Amino acid sequence: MDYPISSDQIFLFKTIVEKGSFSKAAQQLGVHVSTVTRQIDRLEESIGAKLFIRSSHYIGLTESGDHLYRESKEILKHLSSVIEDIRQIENAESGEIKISCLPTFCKTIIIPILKKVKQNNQDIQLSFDLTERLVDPIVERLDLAIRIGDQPNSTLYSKKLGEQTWHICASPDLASKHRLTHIDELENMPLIKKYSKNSTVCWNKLEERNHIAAKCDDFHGQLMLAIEGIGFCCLPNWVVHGSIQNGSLVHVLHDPFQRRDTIYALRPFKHPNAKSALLMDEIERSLDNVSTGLL
Amino acid sequence: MDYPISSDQIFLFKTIVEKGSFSKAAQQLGVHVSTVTRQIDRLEESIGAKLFIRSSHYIGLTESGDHLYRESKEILKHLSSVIEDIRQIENAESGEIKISCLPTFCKTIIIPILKKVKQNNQDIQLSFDLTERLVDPIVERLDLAIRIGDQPNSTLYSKKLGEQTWHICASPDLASKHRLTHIDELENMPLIKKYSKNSTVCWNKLEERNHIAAKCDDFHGQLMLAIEGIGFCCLPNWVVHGSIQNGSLVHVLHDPFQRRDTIYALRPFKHPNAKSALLMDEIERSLDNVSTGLL
DNA sequence: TAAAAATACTCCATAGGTATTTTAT
DNA sequence: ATAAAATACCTATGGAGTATTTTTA
Repeated sequence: MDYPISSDQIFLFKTIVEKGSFSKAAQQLGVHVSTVTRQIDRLEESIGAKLFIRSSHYIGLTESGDHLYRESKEILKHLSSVIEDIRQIENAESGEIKISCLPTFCKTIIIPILKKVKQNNQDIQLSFDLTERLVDPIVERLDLAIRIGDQPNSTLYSKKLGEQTWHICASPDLASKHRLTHIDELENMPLIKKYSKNSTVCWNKLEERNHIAAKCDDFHGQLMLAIEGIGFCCLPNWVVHGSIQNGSLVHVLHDPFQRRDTIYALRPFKHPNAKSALLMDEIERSLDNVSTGLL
Repeated sequence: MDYPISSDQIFLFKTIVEKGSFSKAAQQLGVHVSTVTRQIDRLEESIGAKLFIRSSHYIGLTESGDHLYRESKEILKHLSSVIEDIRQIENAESGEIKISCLPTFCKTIIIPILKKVKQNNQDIQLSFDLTERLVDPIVERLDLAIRIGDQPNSTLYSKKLGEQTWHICASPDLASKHRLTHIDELENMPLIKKYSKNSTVCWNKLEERNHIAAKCDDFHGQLMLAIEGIGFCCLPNWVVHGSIQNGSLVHVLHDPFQRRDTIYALRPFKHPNAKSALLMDEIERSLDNVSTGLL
């Protein structure tokens, strides 16, 4: 596996031409003169043409050498610009970030962040994959996948962004009408349930001995039902936080099961690129806000 | 001495992208899969960015990888076009040939050849260095230097193109007036001599006991004097040949000293490029004509 | 389980280092 | 005599080869 012309040799060649001597080029590049001679010999052999007319005191380019010199400048410029481009791409806090997360997480956490990030950097774009299924960031070529709860071992790298806790909430009207102080008092209260068979999320089977006011298979839908005063909801901290802040919902009781799940960002590489790192930082900060707001 | 990005690796990288798998690329290039993995690892490390998102069943390009792929096509195309260009230059029976020779040799041998060569190839150009001094083909970056007589050892490569012999000639008038058959009969004949102190060329001191009709420091000048009937000349075969052919000069006697000098073409490289080889062949053929015409 | 990629380990080619020779001014 | 380049020789690095392990479909 060797390409007939190596960039090392071209670089060496160019240096010789510009320094005007083998020994000066050797000095410049910190190699021995013998290395220079041999590399040029090999280059000449692999190209199949003499590049230098040389004696121990004169060095000149042949017609072929002259051509190679002119082109080598272009080639080396192209090569280093590619490296430079890639450095830019890796360090850019801009460009597209492909991310997978729950639809509600996107709407309640990431989109508000995006708005904030955009203020500092107009060039950042987010592409969302909002399917509920656990997509593979490698296959889908995603930068980040947000996951909640312990993750199966995989080759992905994960970073903890925050913790998910559960909270029983209601609209201000409903809450002030009943003024619950203990979990048992929830009996006969209207509850909003996640719509799926045998689902343990939200009420964790607690709802079985209660009145179900509404079912919805979407966290955001449940949130809206609760805000409308339809019933009590039991939803994650990051779902209810905003509504509690703006007063459309009040916190009634803490989670009777004390559930805590870690919220992870999974990424395909050990070293996230700059824009992914930026976004992860912002999500983390936002979730931290959520947690402290609901202590 | 290593340039941060090697053309081998770029080529391998491009092959992987186009084949869509490490193992297929390995097969295509006739290398082991382990080599592929390691080279890509090194490439990624030296560039400082992941290029592939890979698991054992999926391979995808990162943003950086995608950029490198697009550029690598250009770079490799550029590299191979440079090699192709150089092949062309080396094999071209066209372009410039820089040559050093005696002014008279240029005028009488090479220019007529050039006319002939030009008929087949319009693109060939000759640049002449007609100084009498023995220039160094290396320093002057010449393709060929024509030299007559044994050459001092040097790093140059030489090819015998023909032999120089000497011939006593005169204009048809003068020759028919005297009808010489032996060298001794030249006494008291008008001779044309080379104009330089103690010069042994031409008459080789034979002229010292003769009448000097004219002196000229240039072979071509001597030739013209002889054609004008001023006197007898003793000039090299390649100088007089053309004039004998067209009847403006007649051959009188062979060289009394039987001098024979080899005519060489010196070149800086063992392998002459195509156009130099072409020219050497033509000169050789021309000198062969000269010799057989004067047997 | 099968196929792809990564890894561990050995061995050898070869690149570079050192010293010497050649070449030319 | 000096300075540059080429060469010869040696050593050690780092490359490929082989075998094994890991990963995922």
